[in-house]
Amino acid sequence: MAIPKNYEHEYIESKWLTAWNADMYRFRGEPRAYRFIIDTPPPYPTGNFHLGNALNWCYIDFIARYKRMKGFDVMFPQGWDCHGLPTEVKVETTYNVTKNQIPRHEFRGLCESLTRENIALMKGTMQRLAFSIDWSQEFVTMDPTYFEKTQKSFVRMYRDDRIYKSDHPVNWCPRCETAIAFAEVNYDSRSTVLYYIVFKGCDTESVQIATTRPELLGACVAIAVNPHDERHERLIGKSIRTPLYGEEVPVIGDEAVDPAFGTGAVMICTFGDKQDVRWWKKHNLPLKKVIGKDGRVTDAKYNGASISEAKERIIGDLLENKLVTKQERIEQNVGIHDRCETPIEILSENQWFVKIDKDVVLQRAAEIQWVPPYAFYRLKNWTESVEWDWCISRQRVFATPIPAWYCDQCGRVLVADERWLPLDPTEEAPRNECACGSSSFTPEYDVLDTWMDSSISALNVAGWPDAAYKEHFPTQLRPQGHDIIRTWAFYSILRSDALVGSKPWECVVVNGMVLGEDGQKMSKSLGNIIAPESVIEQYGTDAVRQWAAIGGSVGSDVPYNTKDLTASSRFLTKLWNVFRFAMIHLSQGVEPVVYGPKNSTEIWLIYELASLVRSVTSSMDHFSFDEALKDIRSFVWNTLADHYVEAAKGRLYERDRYSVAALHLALDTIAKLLAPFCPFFAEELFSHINPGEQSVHLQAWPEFNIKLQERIGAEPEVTFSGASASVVIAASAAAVKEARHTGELIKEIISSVRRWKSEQRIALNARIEGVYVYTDCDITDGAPDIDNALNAGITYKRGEPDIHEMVTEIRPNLGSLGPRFKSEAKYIVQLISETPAQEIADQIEKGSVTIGGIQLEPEDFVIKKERAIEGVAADVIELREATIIIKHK
RNA sequence: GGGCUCGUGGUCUAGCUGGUUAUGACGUCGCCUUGACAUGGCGGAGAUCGCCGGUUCGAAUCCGGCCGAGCCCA
Repeated sequence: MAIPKNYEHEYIESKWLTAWNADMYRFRGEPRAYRFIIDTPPPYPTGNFHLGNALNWCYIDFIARYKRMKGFDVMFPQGWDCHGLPTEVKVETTYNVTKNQIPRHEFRGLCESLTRENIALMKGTMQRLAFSIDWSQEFVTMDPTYFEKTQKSFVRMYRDDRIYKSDHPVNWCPRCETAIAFAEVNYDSRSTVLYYIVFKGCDTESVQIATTRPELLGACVAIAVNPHDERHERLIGKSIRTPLYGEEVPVIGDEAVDPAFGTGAVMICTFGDKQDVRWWKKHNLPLKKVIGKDGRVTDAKYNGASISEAKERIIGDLLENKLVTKQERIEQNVGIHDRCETPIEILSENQWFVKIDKDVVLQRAAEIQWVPPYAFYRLKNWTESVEWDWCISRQRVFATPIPAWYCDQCGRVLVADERWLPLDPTEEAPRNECACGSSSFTPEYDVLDTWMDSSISALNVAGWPDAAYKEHFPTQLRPQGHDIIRTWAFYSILRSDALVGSKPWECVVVNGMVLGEDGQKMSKSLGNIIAPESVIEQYGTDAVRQWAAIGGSVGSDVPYNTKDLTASSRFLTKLWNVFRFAMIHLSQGVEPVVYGPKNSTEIWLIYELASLVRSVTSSMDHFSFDEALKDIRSFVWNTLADHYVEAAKGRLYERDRYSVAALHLALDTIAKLLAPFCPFFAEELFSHINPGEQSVHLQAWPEFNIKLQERIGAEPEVTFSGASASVVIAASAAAVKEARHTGELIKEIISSVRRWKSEQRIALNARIEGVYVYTDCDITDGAPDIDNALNAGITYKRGEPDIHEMVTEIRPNLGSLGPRFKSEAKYIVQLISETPAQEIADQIEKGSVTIGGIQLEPEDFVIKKERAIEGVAADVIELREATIIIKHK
């Protein structure tokens, strides 16, 4: 078979995409198999599977493919977290309607079809990236089969008193006109004006307060000052009249007031910020609403004005009355809605809440292995800062309906029976009548927070609520980004505990973010977004996947960079060439062999290979994909290509079956180790070297069983026919040790003389004569390899060459002196430096050294010698166990 | 203000259970077509390991402080 000269990623990748069978990745659900279930993130179907997603999914796929090869029954499902505002907005702009202008189910239908289109787009990219997803396990949260589970979880948690409905301050987005949870609030530093306003006292003098939100004047319910603030302490307990409104409010003392900010006196409004809520609760203050759900003012004075209009008008009125004494521009962090960036308001509304028990969440979180560990601290930090329960009701349409109604007669809430689900209360009436006997109901129009859907993904993939889920729960792995620790991870742990009393996963692997080539966060506004498709087109999927693996340790941010992609495709080119070279020899057949003590070069290679397998396996077990891939690359490039192939080339051309088998074993192992990272290349390589075998992705992960047999000529127990990973060496352990040693020496001799040739500007294939190798190791078996690789006439000799030896330098060995002499080591080092090197060398020769009356051992010194040749001019290359002399012509 | 990362040649990075000359890659400079590979081979230059202090015979590594960058949260 003719193998193309260049590796054409486009051709090879598309070839295998068509050839592969989706069943390869099917979760078998075999009862006794070792299961490995992945709670894959269900992404939001934006229609664009970006590079950040790609990084996360590459990690998942490395793990999934590795675990499968290790013999696990892997479930790699894929879901889609459909519900949410961006789709609603997209539909509204596309069809030029608002969600309230058309019937709910019709609006929902438009959202659903847009979502399906987007899913198809993203799925295409994911398939092109060769993720070994089991698509038979796909789930779509907007489908009734899924949201039935969401509703069931709601009903059960309501029944267990973990969900309640009540009036409580909530974060409110006036643009989206919906409540949101704290997890959806971001903070942004914005420039604003701090106004100093005079409040007249009722029964005392006036006071100036400082506020950035004069529009909330009508909601002012108290003035707070720090009790230790001498300027204001006498006001505590007195009453103050609010300007313009003329309401009488008390002055209270509270430690939380910062005397250094503004005037040291603040107005407490219902509600300007989270701190107002704390004070409102602590001091039992009344509630005054001035902001409506649409973000417009509701009080009599400025009714209907937007917040900014109201602010302007109030300041105007205050200025007219000369009640504003100072205006100061300041930077302030304001809470904004993470989806639309509109500043949020805190309104008191009747909403549904999930109770948060911080201790339970933390306890469950501590049972989970977090990779890297910092992810746990982030969750802990977030959990400890939680102050309110989780608001789960949203005033939207495209979301899971809350299965509840309100009795028109008595006002009771009727939550659906589990058996009625799935349902939409706006379209269906309850099947029971109310406890009061009435059967006239008003449906709940509110819907659930989308995190209510996705926070049961682990339960869903395990099969919940069918009792069989227990077989699969907790799942083994949650892979996710660090940006959603406070949401997805937090909510999932909370819900899993509430619903089934268990942690959702054994291990969480957190990925970092993908940065642009400039090191900045990848974002549309910075214009540094890279589409995965364009990278795939240029470099191929296998290169993109290598970039993901090698870009950094799991959890650290990975910048997109062309350098890594170039290096990745270069590596594939190099391996392609090694493979092409190998096929010249392998295509003529690989015979099973039993190695004997004389196959030193092969034995050396086999042990190098075994050590590679060991380190790659350990790296994979620790999710150190960068380490694993680096080790594979360096083995291919250095050990295999530069050292082994160069040494064995001559024998390969002579069809030496030992070297052919070793080369085959090496490539077979490389194909398998590389399979999780470069599924296409590995498959192509594997298919050529093991014709007729099934896919590399169905092979067992290499495991080296090197069997030593004393009896020479014994038949190999297993051959190198692809599926096997056992190597038989007919030699004693001592002989094998000796052979490895010799193999290492052969490698060193070849590379050092090649280097010498290069330095002497002698063509590498030019014949050289007059090379003498002095060594006490028996390398006669390797001699032909060396002669051939170097094209040299070499004379091998035992013992030391007859040349003059001179000690040029003796240095103290601190590694040995330090522990023994502690603080005196310095003094001894001084002594050694003052003693002539030759004098110490002579003493070392005799076995013991005494300097300044102190007894030292030979190992206390590091000796550097140089050899000068008398008579014949020659170059000397010193190796650890050999000396090479090359006579000048 | 709190939490978490991280500061190592021009750039990115390994080492960080303390041991003399600090790893590799990219870039750069020089030399070389060798029966798979010039997307290759060989070599050179380039780092006071952010700063200060402490522990120690010895610190890139351990401890404290400072400075700087990033992320998360208030």
